[in-house]
Amino acid sequence: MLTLKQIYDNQDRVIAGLEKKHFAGAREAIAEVIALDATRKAAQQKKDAAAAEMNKISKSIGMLMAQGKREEANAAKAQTGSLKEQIALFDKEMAQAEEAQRNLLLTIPNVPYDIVPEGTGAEDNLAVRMGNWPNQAVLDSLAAGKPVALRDWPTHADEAIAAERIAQSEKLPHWELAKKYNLIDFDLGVKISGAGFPVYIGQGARLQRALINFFLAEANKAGYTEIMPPTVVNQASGYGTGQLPDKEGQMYHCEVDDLYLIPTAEVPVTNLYRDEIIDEAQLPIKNCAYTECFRREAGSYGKDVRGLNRLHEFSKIEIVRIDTPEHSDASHHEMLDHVEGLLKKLELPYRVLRLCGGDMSFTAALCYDFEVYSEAQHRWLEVSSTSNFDTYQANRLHCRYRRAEDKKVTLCHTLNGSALALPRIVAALLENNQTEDGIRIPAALQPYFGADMIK
RNA sequence: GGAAAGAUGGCGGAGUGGUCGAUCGCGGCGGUCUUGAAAACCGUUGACCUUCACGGGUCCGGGGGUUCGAAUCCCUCUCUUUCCGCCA
Repeated sequence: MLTLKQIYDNQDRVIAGLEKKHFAGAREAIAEVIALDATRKAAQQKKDAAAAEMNKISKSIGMLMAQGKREEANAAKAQTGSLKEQIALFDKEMAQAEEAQRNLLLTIPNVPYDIVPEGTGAEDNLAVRMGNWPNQAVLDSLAAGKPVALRDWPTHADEAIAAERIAQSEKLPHWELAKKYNLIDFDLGVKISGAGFPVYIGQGARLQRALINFFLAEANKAGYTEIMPPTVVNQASGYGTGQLPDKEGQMYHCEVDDLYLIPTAEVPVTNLYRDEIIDEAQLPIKNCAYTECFRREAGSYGKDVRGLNRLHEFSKIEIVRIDTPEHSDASHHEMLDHVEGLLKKLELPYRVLRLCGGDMSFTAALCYDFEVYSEAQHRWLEVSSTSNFDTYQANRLHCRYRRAEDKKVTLCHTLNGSALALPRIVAALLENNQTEDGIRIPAALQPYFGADMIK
């Protein structure tokens, strides 16, 4: 959530930012936050004054008792009744204003950075980089330093490239390839769990393990500490990273013990630092974790959920950083380079999008999505979302650091990104690398997979 | 699942109704000494809210209660540890 300081220091910018995110009623909401703060302060000042008076009297009673002046002590006691009532009254006023303010702040999204493009949806996202894909019009524009809005993306060029690379007649979507090579059994998953829980078999299972090991090894090389957290978390952790209360219905909930299955490793790995004050010398903290991720995906349907496109359980390697405000942007770029490096090594066609205000998540200040092109589905699939949350998440988490310079306690910045989520990577690998002889495994992955082809 | 004990500042650990936000040790920071470091010695060292400031208020796992006054007493919840049971 936003800090009051952010709001007071830069009211107009905050409102403009919220409007960029298409948050309705931004101006009114901010005015309300400030009004509630004034109410709270007034109540607190009255309460504090009454409490100070009460403390004084109580202390004097203590001293009178010690001196054996019982009657004077009793006289002092008589004064306390109305003070007590006042304190209770002001305290209630204060607590109410505070709670109302907090509830309101929880509904206000993060303020996007200046470089976030204007826009309402996917069409307005800006492609800022791409690779392994000879879509010349886009490449030329990017080379000239001009990002391409998705609404201007030359889709026909993508299809032409895909058609050229694999003869149309042979091109199979990954769900058919999975069957052809006996890699994944979706029906068995339905039998033992339900739709969206695939069973990986043989070479399919080995490919999963190879990717997990590859992604973890690359993260380790880049200086991330490997964490293996619990995949089930308590309510406080859900609130800490913002999945609760907003996305209550999207998480699997074990009601008997009131625990939640994690939708991403971001939740446990970031909550490691909940209620902590970190020494600046420790920053940036760079952690990575492989976990299974669980998402109910209520309301999804159609081609979006076909095959591996959208699952209830999937594997993901997440990178998480805790950093200073001064360095968080540099950290973000390092993360983006890392993710891009993975896609280069996997030889997958990719593009990097800077999300527009309307398409960003509630909590992000700046977010880049990575998409890979699926040559059989003729569409781009999101495989990573790499965001800087500024202080928004840290404020909720109470994650702070002690500045080396002046020992002041200040909110950290938090960042995270997928590096990477497996299912759509697998989908693209299978579809894009299909040949007459089998499915080609990219060179970087071969040591982990132990073969150069799936046959 | 049964029984018992416990939860205090970065850590360890005192404190059972009245100047206790909390003795002390470790750690951290500053200094003396030293060419430098270590050791020793001296000093200092929580967070949050509020105030231009002085100051004031809150916090001893969470919530509630008793009392003029609660870290300390009562209720309740959560968690941890130990023993028994079960068990990969």
